[in-house]
Amino acid sequence: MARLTGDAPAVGHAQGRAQKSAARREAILAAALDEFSARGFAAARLDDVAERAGVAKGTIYLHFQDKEALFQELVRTRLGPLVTALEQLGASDLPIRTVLTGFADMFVQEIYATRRRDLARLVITEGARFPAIAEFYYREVVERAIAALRALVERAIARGELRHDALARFPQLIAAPGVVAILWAGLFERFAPLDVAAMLRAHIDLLLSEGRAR
Amino acid sequence: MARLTGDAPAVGHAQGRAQKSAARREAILAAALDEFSARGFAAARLDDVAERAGVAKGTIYLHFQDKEALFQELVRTRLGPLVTALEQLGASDLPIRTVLTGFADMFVQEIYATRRRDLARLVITEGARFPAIAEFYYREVVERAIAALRALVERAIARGELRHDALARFPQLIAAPGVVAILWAGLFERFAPLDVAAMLRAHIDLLLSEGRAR
Amino acid sequence: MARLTGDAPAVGHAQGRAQKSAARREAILAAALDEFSARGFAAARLDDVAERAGVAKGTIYLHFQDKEALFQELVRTRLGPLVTALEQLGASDLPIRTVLTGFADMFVQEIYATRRRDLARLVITEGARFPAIAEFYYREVVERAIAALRALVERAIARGELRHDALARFPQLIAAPGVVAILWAGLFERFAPLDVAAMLRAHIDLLLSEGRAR
Amino acid sequence: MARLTGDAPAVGHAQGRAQKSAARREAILAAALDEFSARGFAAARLDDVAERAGVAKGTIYLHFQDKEALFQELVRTRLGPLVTALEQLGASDLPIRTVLTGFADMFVQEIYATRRRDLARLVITEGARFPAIAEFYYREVVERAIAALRALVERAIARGELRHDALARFPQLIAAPGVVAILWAGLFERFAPLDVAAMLRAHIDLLLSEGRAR
DNA sequence: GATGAATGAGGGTTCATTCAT
DNA sequence: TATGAATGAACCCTCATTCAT
Repeated sequence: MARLTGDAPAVGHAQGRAQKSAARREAILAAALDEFSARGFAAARLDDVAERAGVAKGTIYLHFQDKEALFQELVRTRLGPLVTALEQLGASDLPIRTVLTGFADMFVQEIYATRRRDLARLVITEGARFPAIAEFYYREVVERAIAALRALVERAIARGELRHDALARFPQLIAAPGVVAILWAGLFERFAPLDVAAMLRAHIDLLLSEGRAR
Repeated sequence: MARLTGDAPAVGHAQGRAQKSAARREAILAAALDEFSARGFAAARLDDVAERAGVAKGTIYLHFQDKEALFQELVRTRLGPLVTALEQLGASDLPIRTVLTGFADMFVQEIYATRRRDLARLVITEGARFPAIAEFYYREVVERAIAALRALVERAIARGELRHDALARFPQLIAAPGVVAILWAGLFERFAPLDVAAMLRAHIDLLLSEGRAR
Repeated sequence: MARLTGDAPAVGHAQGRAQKSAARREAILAAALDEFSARGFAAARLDDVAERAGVAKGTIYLHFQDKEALFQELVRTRLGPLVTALEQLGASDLPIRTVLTGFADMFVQEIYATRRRDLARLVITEGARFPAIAEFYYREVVERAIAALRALVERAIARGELRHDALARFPQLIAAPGVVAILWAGLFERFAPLDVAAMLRAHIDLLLSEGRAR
Repeated sequence: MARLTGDAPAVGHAQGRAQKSAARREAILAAALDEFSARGFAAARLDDVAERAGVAKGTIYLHFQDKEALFQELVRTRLGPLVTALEQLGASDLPIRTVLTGFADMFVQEIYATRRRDLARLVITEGARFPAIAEFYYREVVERAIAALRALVERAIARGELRHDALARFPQLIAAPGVVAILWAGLFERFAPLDVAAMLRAHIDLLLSEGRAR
């Protein structure tokens, strides 16, 4: 069964069966993300997913083996593509400040401002209970992201843009504010909104400038 | 497995009713932390909590109104005390590097190496579904921690220990690696262990030294 | 596994529509027998029947009204023909021992060693839940078989081949070991294989010879 | 948990918890036999079992692991005890006609006229799908019954009560009419009632007297 | 006719909560 | 106060049947 048709399905009553099927599959994934985000994986009800997607309950099982497979597929199809973009950006020869600023912009626009933010939070909050998801996410996202960041940092050090190797040893320190931003949105936004773009800029400044007075 | 009974009442045949009751309450809380950590709030079963605590299922309801109240009480009694220590440390007049290093040590020893790490992860992973818990945590932990960190940073700026105000505007940047450490342990430890103490030291170095070459 | 297609239409590209349709119908019946035998009527899935028959699920409904009608048709088309042969054998004037031995041979070769054994077991095991099937089976098989056996026994008594009328009053006693053989195969074969042909010969000996010493 | 209390539970409002629990367990077993007999194992609904037993659906799961375990327990507790009686009868030194007549009476009174008839039919009709049940039934009932019958027949031969060894080689031939009687009741009773006691007497006559004229 | 995606009622099982003992 | 058997609502998943293509 072709899942990613590539060609955008024709819109309207002229859709073929394959297009309709793919559209339903997408609707189910979108609805599942909504429900999983709102209630958590365990508490989300497939009844609600089906209703939100506008399909019957049984239809979900035509596209996904079970509830867990639905979650996995969500992660796989939504988060996989991201890393490629990140790797390309990281492979460039631009100054590190430019690259990090690009990362921050991409994070804000492609993750933080989109449904991917909820999905990322889901991975963070549910991943421990789903070894397959944690592993996929580690192999496909985290590991590659860390490698790309490390290479970037090492190039910057070689060029003299950075003085010490803390970021090369722990590239997690570069990404940590992104993680915090995602969690903050879900937990504390209503108490204290966070200007994420500004925080990331401040973070880049910190990483790249002298933090201590003479 | 050693149960974290906190200040558990002395065990023995000489306990009064009140002591016994308090001990049971503590046992239930400890068992609940185990089960919630292992399976998540929704999937944890009170049957298992009761068995682990060595009490009957009904006994849980003598001490806590329902499953959610049990979770709230866990957060309230276990995380509240921490912040006081943090505030005291933050209020000192020591050099900021000394204070941050103290924070890091305290984090590693009092949180990361203890059951509180699991509890903190629970708050992070389940908080969005429990507004009361998110609010308690924000008011009692996050807000106070942020205020303490901000005061600390501002004193450091005033003293000339820090050059710019990024950390004063976003004290989250100081704590972000701690959050990442807690999550990493649950998600990716088996793929790539993380030397948390080293990462926190590296982070402090970054925050406090010149990051960029001349 | 050889599908019992009975008088299946010739296979080949020259088949007309009618032949193809009849072939599909036969394939469905054969597949249904496989699945019903293996899992029982209630637990058998039409999905599996369709797959085994090499047709789409919907096609089953072009040939049979519903799952139950499929079962009925199976019994009707597969077991009906048998009795005619049995009646002919029973109507002969040969000595009763010859006729009973003929029955036994026919049972072993035409039922016990074929798919009809499974079908007979299905009737026995599922018949109680399908009044229409029980009735068809009674009218078309059991009643006629009993009548034929009774006539046979009465002729034998009239000729002096048999002394008392037990078998005339209860022809079931003649057939009982056949029933046991069919059930034994499904239930206990793996614990204790049964030599059915030998058992039937022994049974005929018992029925026709002196059982008690003087 | 003690299941077979031995002591008959006190009747009335003074029953203890254990008695009440045992009574519920029995009620569930009785209700399950009703429903399984009426609809077959697969089609029987635990909802109906619970309602018939006067308990909530969940209560079934306090006493039995799942639907299949309920069926197994039914067979185990209801059919196990029977064989002991049969073995004792078979071990006697009475004339074989007396013993077989005793078997027939016991069969009619203790099985055919009771709920055990339905249970026996269930084993016959569902056993093939439940290997554990078929095995239990073979080991605990069939194997022992066959051994007892064979010993009985061999004693009769040694004493000169029987002339040939057909029944020693295939003791199934002794029991076959009982199997047929059980099945007939479920399948054809409404078309042609069967006088089972008379049939069994006729069968014994056949086995023990001369079947063929001089 | 043939297909197979879609439907949705139905049922086994779980588990938070209650309450008689 | 403590127990744990009982409850019953809730939910995942299956599968006979339908129908647009």
